[in-house]
Amino acid sequence: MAAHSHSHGKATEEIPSMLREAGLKVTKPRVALLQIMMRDHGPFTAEEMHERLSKPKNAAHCDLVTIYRCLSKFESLGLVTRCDFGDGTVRYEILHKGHHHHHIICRVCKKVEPLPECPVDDRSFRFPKMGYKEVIHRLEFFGVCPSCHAQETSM
Amino acid sequence: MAAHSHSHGKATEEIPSMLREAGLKVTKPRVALLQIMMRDHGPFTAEEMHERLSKPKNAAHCDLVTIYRCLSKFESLGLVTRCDFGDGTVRYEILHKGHHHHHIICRVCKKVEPLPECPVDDRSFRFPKMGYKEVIHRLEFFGVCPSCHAQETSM
DNA sequence: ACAACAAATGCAACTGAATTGCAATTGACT
DNA sequence: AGTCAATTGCAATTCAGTTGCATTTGTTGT
Repeated sequence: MAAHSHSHGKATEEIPSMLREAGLKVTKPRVALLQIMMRDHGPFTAEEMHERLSKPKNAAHCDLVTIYRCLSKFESLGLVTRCDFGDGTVRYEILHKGHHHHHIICRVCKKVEPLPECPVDDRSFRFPKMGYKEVIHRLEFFGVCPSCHAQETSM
Repeated sequence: MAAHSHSHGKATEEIPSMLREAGLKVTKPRVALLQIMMRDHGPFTAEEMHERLSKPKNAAHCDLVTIYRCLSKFESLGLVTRCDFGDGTVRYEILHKGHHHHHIICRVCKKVEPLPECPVDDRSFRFPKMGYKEVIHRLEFFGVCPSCHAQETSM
């Protein structure tokens, strides 16, 4: 019991204070959403998180609308980041400050993996010359992951 | 008249043969769509192209559904490429074979400019190590363009 | 602990881009 | 010209996401 409450102890303190620092009320849905994203990485769609919170036992169940509203608030406050893989639905991921990264998505099984480094430098790449300011970028890779590739060639 | 028909001569031959080579019937909407994208670059949304084709004089007016269908067919045949800037609507652009490029979008006025070079190499960037095959990428930049930036600072 | 008030939530209705079913039309071959 | 598959138009539908509004809940001051 002590070990169990300890393993959650950090999280149960960390998430509420994250919310308070951001100037948000500490509510069950918000804590639950941040917990999902912090524990299981993601990125996740609003639907996916809603499904998780709708599983039988889950006391943090809430309306899908609430999830949309929480996530867009989180995003505007810099707690999470929006990932758009061009499949018609947006995903969200915890934003660790200063840690900018991209993803590779398997075209076959849709698995998403983070990439350890970013190959693009917003400062140097032509933009001073073109006169653009405050440049950021979005970058995603799409490919066929090792296990899907193995299956394809064996057929 | 000779000069005029010359300036269009190439296009009126080029587009139908493009379609025939792709195995598509040559229809008014298809020719008109390719014409828009070839002449005015874009990228354009289906709505934007529909508006253009709906202007009074235009004989090539067609239903918006037709535009969606044409564009997705064009895309699957490699005639055009889909651009997703994450604003909830997809844009299309003529795909000049082997010419891969990206865009920078002004956050303020939404202007889209092509970038002359691509800073990402799908072959070298980590993927051999990770075991992914057939890797491609999508990359967009967002910033504040020179003229919007000038207006912001003067206020 | 309690009152008060803004913030957050749930539900229902709505929006906007894109898709689908189906009947009518049209382009490409003979 | 005649045939047939491909294409188009129209209406209805889907799906992600948003909005309005009444109700509930968390926080703050007493």
